[in-house]
Amino acid sequence: MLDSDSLDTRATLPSKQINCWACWLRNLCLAHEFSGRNVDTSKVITRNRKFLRGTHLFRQGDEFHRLYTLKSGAIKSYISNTDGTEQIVEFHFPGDVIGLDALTNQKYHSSAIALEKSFACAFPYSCFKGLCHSNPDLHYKIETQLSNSIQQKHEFLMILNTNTAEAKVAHFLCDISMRFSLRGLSPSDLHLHMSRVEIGNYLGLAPETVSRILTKFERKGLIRAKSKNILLKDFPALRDYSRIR
Amino acid sequence: MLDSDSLDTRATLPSKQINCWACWLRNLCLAHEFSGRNVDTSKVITRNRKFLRGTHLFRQGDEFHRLYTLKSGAIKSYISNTDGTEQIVEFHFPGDVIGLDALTNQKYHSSAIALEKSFACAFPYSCFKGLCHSNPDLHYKIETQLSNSIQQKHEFLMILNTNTAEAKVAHFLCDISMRFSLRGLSPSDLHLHMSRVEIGNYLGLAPETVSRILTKFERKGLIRAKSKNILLKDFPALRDYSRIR
DNA sequence: CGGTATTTTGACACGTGTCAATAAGAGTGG
DNA sequence: CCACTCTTATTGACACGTGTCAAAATACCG
Repeated sequence: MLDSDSLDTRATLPSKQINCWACWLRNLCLAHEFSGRNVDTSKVITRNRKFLRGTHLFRQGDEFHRLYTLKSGAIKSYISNTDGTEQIVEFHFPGDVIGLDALTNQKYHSSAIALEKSFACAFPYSCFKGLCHSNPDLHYKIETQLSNSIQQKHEFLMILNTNTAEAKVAHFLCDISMRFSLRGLSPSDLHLHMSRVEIGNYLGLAPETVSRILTKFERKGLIRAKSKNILLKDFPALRDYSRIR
Repeated sequence: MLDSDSLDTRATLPSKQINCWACWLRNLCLAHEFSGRNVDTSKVITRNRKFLRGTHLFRQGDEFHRLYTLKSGAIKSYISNTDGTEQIVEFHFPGDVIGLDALTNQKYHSSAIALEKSFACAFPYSCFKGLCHSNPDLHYKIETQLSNSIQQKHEFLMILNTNTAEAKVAHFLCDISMRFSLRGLSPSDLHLHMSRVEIGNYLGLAPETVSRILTKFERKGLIRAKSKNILLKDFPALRDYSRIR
């Protein structure tokens, strides 16, 4: 993984002992809310726990205790059927809060697994709940995130239901690009952490179709794809392919 | 609408002046939370506002003030593109809270329109917020609903991505059936309030495909379909077609 | 009852899935 | 560092499901 190294340097925190105030993700992070509120954060937050590629943060059905904020790396969330069918429901990048779909029950509703070496801060939901009691505004942070997540899923539904495979892939690339951009990573030089199979699963396409479309985009000069590294050469054109304005 | 009348009788409240305590939906309803909390509910809740078929509760982009609890009838929520493409994101039945995807911003994220004559109770989100301040547990009701909604969308995503048109339609019927059942309506004698076009839009299918599949199911003896009234004759078989267990 | 909208049915085309073969890449051990 | 193996990605050929277009039938509604 040559190119992922350079990304890692930017996405990984300089030190594991860094506190929330110095964390570059503090604006996105819920864990950060513990700081400066008379809470011994060291007892509440497990900072920068390491997850190697292929290890689970949690599994669907596990007891729900903790929420996670991803600090570096990439995570995929997926749900499984009783017959073993899996559906990827989200790719997470640094700053994302993971586990919010479990608030309903005592159990996690989805599984979360690291797509590459990742670091995440974990904090018990119960502690956060307690914190909310004395700081009611904190609830809105969660409610906003949840509501926002629903909005995104609505838009994703539109893309899946109304667009061709080409548009789906184009949208996927644009979406990743924008999310990377928001995190201070290059919006055009993408290191995709997921396989073609996973992209296909997420978009409801056969992996062969994903592959074919990527080569088609490359032939048209829209991208330059060498395995998981994808260079967006013509973002506007891609944006045109994905029909959301 | 012959058959819808019988449904209406069951789904409509006996009187518009009924208070929350007597409302048959009080267990599902968020508005009900105002009762017995030193709030003059009559000032906060607009009870049983009537929406004729084709009228909007609110439109995407409108100022977000109110949440709605549907008392009777049926509502569809949809989002629109700038190019006019619409995507139905939810069908609502009595007991559903409508508008929760707008918590993020000052504006509604989706539009809600009545599929038939419907009654809904409306209450300002700001009042609910205020109520939450003195009753922090109330937040969990909202958070639970939001989290639950995300779970449902995840499962829906799986159905759309992994299943054939037949399975999608079968799932749709089973889903409606179960939701009706939870509301005390017949789980086998469905009055669908939405058109084939709308079902197709929701499921990502052409209306012709929906129609063809319904007649196919009818030929196989699984259902009996006369326009919007659908009788489920073999629920287990339908459940088998939709591949979620 | 007539006029309009919706639904159904048919014929056909095309996009995407499936299957299979090849190529490229990643991981491992000597 | 190279050879070997296993996984993942690409490419091609083909089939099939579903969309599209058009026409007929039915339902809806004043």
